[in-house]
Amino acid sequence: MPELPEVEVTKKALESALKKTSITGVNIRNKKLRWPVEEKKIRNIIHSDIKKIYRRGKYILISCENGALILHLGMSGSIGIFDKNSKYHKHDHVEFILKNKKVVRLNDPRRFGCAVWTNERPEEHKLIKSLGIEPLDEKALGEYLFTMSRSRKAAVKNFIMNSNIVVGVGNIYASESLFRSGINPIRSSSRISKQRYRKLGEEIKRVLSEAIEMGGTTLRDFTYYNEVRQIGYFKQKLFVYGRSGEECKKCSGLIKDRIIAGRNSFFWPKCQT
DNA sequence: AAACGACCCTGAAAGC
DNA sequence: TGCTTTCAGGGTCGTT
Repeated sequence: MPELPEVEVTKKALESALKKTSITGVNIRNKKLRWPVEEKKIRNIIHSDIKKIYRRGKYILISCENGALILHLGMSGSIGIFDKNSKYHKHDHVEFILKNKKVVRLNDPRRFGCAVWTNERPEEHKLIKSLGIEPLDEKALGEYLFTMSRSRKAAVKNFIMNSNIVVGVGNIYASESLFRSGINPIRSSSRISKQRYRKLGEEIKRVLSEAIEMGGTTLRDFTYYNEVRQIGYFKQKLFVYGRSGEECKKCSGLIKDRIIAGRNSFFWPKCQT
């Protein structure tokens, strides 16, 4: 569920929750996530000075004086902030107890997410170090994509979803940005002009920024903040994702879907060549 | 080096 | 209604 915008929104919530307070306890209720949650290591965060909370790709990094916590929401993860005594939800696996009597809970039904402690600089950690560029920080995203794509013949949709190339573009925003730039998702990434990549780069940035503004897309997932269910509204802005059989918003043709490299993909060939 | 499929897991939705 | 099947927003790993 969570792609870059959803993770960014989550990161901001976490940042405000941890501001002017500190973590006084850690509670691992289920350590079976993507990698075993190592409680002993994670307890390093207790009473530690939190220097910075930031996002790298779809990872949330909480960097402390003595190391860093690396969080990922996988396909179904969310983070909620609650009062200390509030009831657990099913699948609340990792809990941080705050000095201000609040708690931060990582909930993840499918358990594809992770909570990993590292003593290294987080940028050096193996989950982080080979990640590609941040699309929103890159001025010349299109030029970069063009250069990186020359030797690759996989479908352009897979190419932009490759987190070693560019981070944060998941299945929804890949389909959306390709529609917006008029590029057929099946087209080989090495056979697209620089000019078209410039357009694609701009549309990737635009769609991600707009989604962040609107609080993310949210299909089935949701997150909680102070007991209030937070929903993103970007779904209303989707041109193609999840709309197969419905009308194209540009030309009134019917949106198609097709599996590309194992992932469902949505597009309308007449508007995407 | 790059591309592909299998796999990790639960639950919502669709199918019967 | 209720049981079964299919599918889901991600990423890693092993194999071609």
